Amino acid sequence: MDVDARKLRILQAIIEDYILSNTPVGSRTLSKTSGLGVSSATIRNEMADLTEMGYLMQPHVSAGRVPSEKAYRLYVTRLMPEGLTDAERERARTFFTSRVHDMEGLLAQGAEVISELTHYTALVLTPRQSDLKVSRVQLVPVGEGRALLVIVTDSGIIRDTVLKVSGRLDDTSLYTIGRMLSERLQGLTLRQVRELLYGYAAHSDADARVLSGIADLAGQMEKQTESDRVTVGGAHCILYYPEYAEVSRARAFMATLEDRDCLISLMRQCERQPSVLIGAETGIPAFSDCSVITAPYRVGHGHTGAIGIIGPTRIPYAHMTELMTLLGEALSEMLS
Amino acid sequence: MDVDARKLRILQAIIEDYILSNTPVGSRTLSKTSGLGVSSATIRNEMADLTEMGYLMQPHVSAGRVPSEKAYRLYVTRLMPEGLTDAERERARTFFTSRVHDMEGLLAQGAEVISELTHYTALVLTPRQSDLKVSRVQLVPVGEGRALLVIVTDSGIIRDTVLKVSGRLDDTSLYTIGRMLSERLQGLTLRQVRELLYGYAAHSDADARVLSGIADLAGQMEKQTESDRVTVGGAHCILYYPEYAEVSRARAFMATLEDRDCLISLMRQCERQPSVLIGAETGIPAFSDCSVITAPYRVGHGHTGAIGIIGPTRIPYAHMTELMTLLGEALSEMLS
DNA sequence: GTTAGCACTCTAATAACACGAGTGCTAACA
DNA sequence: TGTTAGCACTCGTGTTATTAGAGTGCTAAC
Repeated sequence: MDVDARKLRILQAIIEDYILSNTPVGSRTLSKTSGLGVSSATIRNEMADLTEMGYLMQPHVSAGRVPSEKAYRLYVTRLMPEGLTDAERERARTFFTSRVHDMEGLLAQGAEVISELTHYTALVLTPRQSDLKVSRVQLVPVGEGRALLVIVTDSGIIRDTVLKVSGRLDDTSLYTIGRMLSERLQGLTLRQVRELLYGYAAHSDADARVLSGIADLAGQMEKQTESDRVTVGGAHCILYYPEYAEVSRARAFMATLEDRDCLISLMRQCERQPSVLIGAETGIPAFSDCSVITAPYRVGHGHTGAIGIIGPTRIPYAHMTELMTLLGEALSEMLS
Repeated sequence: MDVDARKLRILQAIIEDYILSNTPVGSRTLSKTSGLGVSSATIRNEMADLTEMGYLMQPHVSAGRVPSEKAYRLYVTRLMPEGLTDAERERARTFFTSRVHDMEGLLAQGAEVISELTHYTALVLTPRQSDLKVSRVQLVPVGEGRALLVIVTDSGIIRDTVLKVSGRLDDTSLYTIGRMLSERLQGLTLRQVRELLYGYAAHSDADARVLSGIADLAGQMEKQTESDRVTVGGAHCILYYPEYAEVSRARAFMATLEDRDCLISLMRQCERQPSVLIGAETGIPAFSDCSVITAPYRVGHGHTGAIGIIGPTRIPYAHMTELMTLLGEALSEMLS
C-alpha cells in the first residue's frame, strides 16, 4: 500500500488539527473542517489504511486518531508548508537587535528571550571552543601565587582561567612570560594549546620552571574548552501543555533540563544545520515525548553554536523550524 | 489566653507530624503517637484553643488540624529542637571539599550540589560586588578597537568587561594605561571606581582621550557589579511534594525561579545571618506557600553571599536551618 | 481539669448510569 | 471500482447516589 496524494492531505490535516487541539481527530470533524470534499466514511477508510501503515494511532477503539512519530517525521520531511507570515519573518530577523548584543549577552539572556518569543522551553549552546584559534594570550597577576590567563580567540571570544603560579613573580615578569606564550601559541587551536602545554609539562624547559603545575593548567583548560556551555530558558513553558500535567512527567523533564551533559550532547547533534528531532530520535528517555527544533548560528570563522526549542511532539513544526532558522541567522549576523 | 507549656508541646507534635505526613493531624492519632499522656478529648480542647489563637487551621469541619504560618514562625523561633545527628553534621562540614573549590565552581555547581544533598530546590547568591575593593587593574588587548578590562578585587574575585577603545593602541601602551589605572583605582570599591570613571568622562582629561566612551565603561560596570548573580539548582525537587502536584502552581513556581531579580532581592534579605522566611514572609506571591531557609557565607574580607533552599512551608525547619548554617560555614572556610 | 460517649459533619472512594463521539462494516450508488 | 449513507457497537467521560471513615464539638460524669 502506498501513501497517495489524498492520504498525505488527510494526514497533514490530522497532524495540523492535532497540534492545535491535542485531541484525537475523528473522521466526521475532519470531513467538515478540512475542506477535502469527501465524506467521513471515505476518510474513515483512509484513516484505517494510515493506521495500518503506522502513521496514525488510536488511543482506544472509539476515539479519533493521533499522529505517530513516523507521521510527524513524514510531515517534517515531505509535506510541511511555509510557516511564518511576512510580519513574523520580519520580527524574527530583527528580534535580537534590542535584546542580545554579544556572546556574553546570548549566554545570559538568549535562552530566556527565545523562550519568550516562542513560548517553548529554549536552549542555547555555545560554539565548540576547542576548535577556536588563539589570537593572543596574556597573563594578569592576581594576588600572591595566582595569575589570570586570558586567551583571546580569533572569533573574539575570551576565555580566562585563574592559574596557580609558583614563587613571587612580579607584574613585569608575568607580562614577559605572557608575551612569550602569546608568540608561541598564536594561531593554534585551544586543543593544540592544551596538548602543547601537556608537552611542556613533560619536558620541563624554561617555562615549566616558571609555571608550577603547567599540566594543571592544561587540565583546567580541558575542562573549560571541552565543556561547552548550554543554557536553558523558559523551563516552565513546558508546563503549559497538558501532556505535562502529570507531575511525574514534569519532574523527569525538569530533572533532565538540569543535566548539562545530556543537553550538550543533544544539541551537538544539531549544530551543522537546522534540524528536528522527534520523540525517540532525541535519544533521551525523558524527552521521548518531546520534539527538539534547532538551528545553528555562526560566530566568526565557521565556529558554530546552536539554538533550539523543546516542546511536546505536537509542536507546530512548520512555524517553528522556520522561526529557529531565521533566529539562528539573525544571531549569526549579530555576533560577527 | 496564653500558650502554656502543654499547648506548645501539642503544637510541636502537630507541626512535626504534619511536616512528615502532609496530612491534617487528628486528636486521636496525636494522643496515641505523641506520648503526651493525655486523652484525645483533652487534645481536642487544646486544639480548639490553638485554632482560635490562629496557630492551627482546619481544612474542613471533620478534618484534623494543619499548622498555620504563625505556628511555623513560633516553632522556628521558640521550640525548634536540634536538627542534625553528629554524622550528618560531620558530613555537612566536609561536604563541599570534593565538590566545590572556588567561586567559579560555586556558581557553576553549588546550587546543584546543595540541592542534591537536601533534596530541595537550592539557591546560591554571589557576594555583593559593588562593595568589593580593587586590588589591581589590567587592560588586555583583544583585536582591533577592543580591550579586556580585568579588575581583580581584594577577595580575589575577578571581573572583566570588554571595552571599546579608540585608535590603534599597541599592547605596550595599553599595558601602560593599565598600570596607570591600576595605581589610581587601587583600594577603591567598584562603586567608587564607577563614579570616578563617570567623573573622568565628564572632565575629559588625558585618559579620556585614550578610552573613547569611558562613560560607557562605567555603564557596563554598573550592570556587571550591581547585578549580582544567583543560580538555581534542583528546580525539579519541588515537584516531589504533593503541594505542587497541580500544574498551575508548579508553573508559577518555575516561572518565578527564572526571575533573577526576584530571587536576588529575596536572597539579599538574608545575607546577614541564617534566616528563615515562611510563606508570605518571602514577599513573593508564587512563593507564598513556600519557606526559604538561608545561610550566609563569607569570601575574603567580609563580603557575604548566601546559600539557601526553598520548599513547601512544611519543610523540616530544625534539620534544614542547622544544615544550611553549617554549609555556609563550610563554604566560607573553603573560599577564604 | 480530664475523659468517655455520642451525634453530627464532611471528604474520599466506589459504583451505577447515561451520553456522546467515533469506529468498522455493509449495502447501495455513481 | 471508488464513494457514501446508515447502523450497530465500543468505550471513555462526566454525573449522581451511596457508603465508609475520620474527626470534631458538646455534654455529662469522674
